[in-house]
Amino acid sequence: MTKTNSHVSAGFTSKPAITSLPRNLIRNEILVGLPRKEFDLISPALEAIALETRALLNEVGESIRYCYFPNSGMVSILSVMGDGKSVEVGVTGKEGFVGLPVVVGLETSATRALVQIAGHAFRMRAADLGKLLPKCPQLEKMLNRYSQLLGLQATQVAACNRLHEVNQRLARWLLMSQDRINGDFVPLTQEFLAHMLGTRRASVTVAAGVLQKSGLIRYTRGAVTIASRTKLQAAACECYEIITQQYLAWQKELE
Amino acid sequence: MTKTNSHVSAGFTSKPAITSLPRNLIRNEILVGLPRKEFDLISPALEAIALETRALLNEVGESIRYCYFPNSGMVSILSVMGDGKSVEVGVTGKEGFVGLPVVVGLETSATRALVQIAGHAFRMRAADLGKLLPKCPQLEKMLNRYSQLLGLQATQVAACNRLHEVNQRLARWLLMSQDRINGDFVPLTQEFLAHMLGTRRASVTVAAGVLQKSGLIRYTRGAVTIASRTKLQAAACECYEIITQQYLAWQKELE
DNA sequence: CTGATACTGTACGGTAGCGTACCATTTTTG
DNA sequence: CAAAAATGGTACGCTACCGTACAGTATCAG
Repeated sequence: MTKTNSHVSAGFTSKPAITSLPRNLIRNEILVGLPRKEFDLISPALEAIALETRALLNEVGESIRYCYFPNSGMVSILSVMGDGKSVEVGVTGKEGFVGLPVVVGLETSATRALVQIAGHAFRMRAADLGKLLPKCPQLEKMLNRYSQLLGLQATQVAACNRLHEVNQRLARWLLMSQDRINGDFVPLTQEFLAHMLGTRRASVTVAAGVLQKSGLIRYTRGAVTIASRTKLQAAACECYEIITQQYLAWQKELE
Repeated sequence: MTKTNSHVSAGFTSKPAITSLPRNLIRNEILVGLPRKEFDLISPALEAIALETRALLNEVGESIRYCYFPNSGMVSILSVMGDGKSVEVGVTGKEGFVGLPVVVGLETSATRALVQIAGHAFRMRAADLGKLLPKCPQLEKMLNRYSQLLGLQATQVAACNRLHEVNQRLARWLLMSQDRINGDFVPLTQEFLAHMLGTRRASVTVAAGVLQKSGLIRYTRGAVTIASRTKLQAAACECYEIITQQYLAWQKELE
């Protein structure tokens, strides 16, 4: 497993790689679902890029320069308060897209988008997307539909945050991560998990300890390994199931 | 002030009234913002209707028969758990629309939409909207944009539910209600407030007591009166401000 | 190798809110 | 009018979680 350098720097230090896009390397489900015509229209504007751990793709109140179609990895969408406290309200990966406001003609991000698990993506200048969308009705439709899916995720998380306790939410979170990575190795510190769950680091330590003692997970410094997915599902709240079902329905809709 | 019969029945007992639509009576901001062409296209499919307190406009998992453009009143969007517990994740009124999944071609509602404060709306068969949307690009655009606005609201509420306490959330909720009604009279029982805030009725009683003692609100059986809006704003969390700003930005976008 | 840094374990008092229950009062129903 | 239902006030023990602090261990940089 590759080690991820934890750049504390929030800036985006990319090594843009390929510029020609062999279509069979694309995993992003929105791009994959596009009709050839539209794909050919947008592909010149796409740029392959590495999503490095903790890279900040969008920041609250800042204008959106790039939109992202993740190919792998996981991106957290966070709501941020004035005192700096943040809570994850949704995650996205190869099923989705980062930069939704651009789709409806807005420039500014109201949320923070943060790479939690490294991967790859195709990015596009926001301005380019704005120009291309009128010519790509299918893309626009898929993005709007995805927007609703992510909204539903936020909806479920809102209720979950109110009604369920840390252990359950941690279990849910780990399951959602595993769905977006290969294998069972989630490279994240408890500190960052705490930020995602909107709780103290100490609470995560305890919750993780409980899950470990019951044999659902194992963990070392900076990484959790999922030992038993089925048991973990039993420990999670129903929200995992609900969000997953919504995601599956969406996938089905992509024909 | 008119008394609202509290129909326990969830069914929709409408007395559909006008069918011709004098445009100057329309308050719904999406309808108002439509170009004449599109308005003329959709208006034959619209039907004026009363939104009665506690009418259930959409239910989780059920197919959406009608979409609503509220003209007045307030509709809560709720996330519902398996055990019946529910939490409000957003509210809408004359600024919005109920039935968003239809806009992206989905039939089923993933949330519950419940009239909290009586009012009026224009409704349209979901099937009709599906047929009309391709001919009404501006309408589609506005609905998609509104979808994102509501998503952002859910996002903020998700964080709020995690980070802020009942008193603050109650204050926020009352402010958001007042923005959607005329006057300062919010006709709701503590029991229902508790359902909205995802908490116990007893917690609401205490919180409301605190707000009343400080002179921010007054209340009697089944109704809260806002005594000092400014003080109430001070008592609410920043989430009210944030959601309001997002809403104002959206309004501005409507040109 | 060494010191510095990052990460985890744990503990302590404090508290907001839970589940529940019971009573008082107002409103509705028959 | 009497009975039933809805609504609000309050209290009790209980628990999950908070804020904070400190110490132990793994990892990294020089």
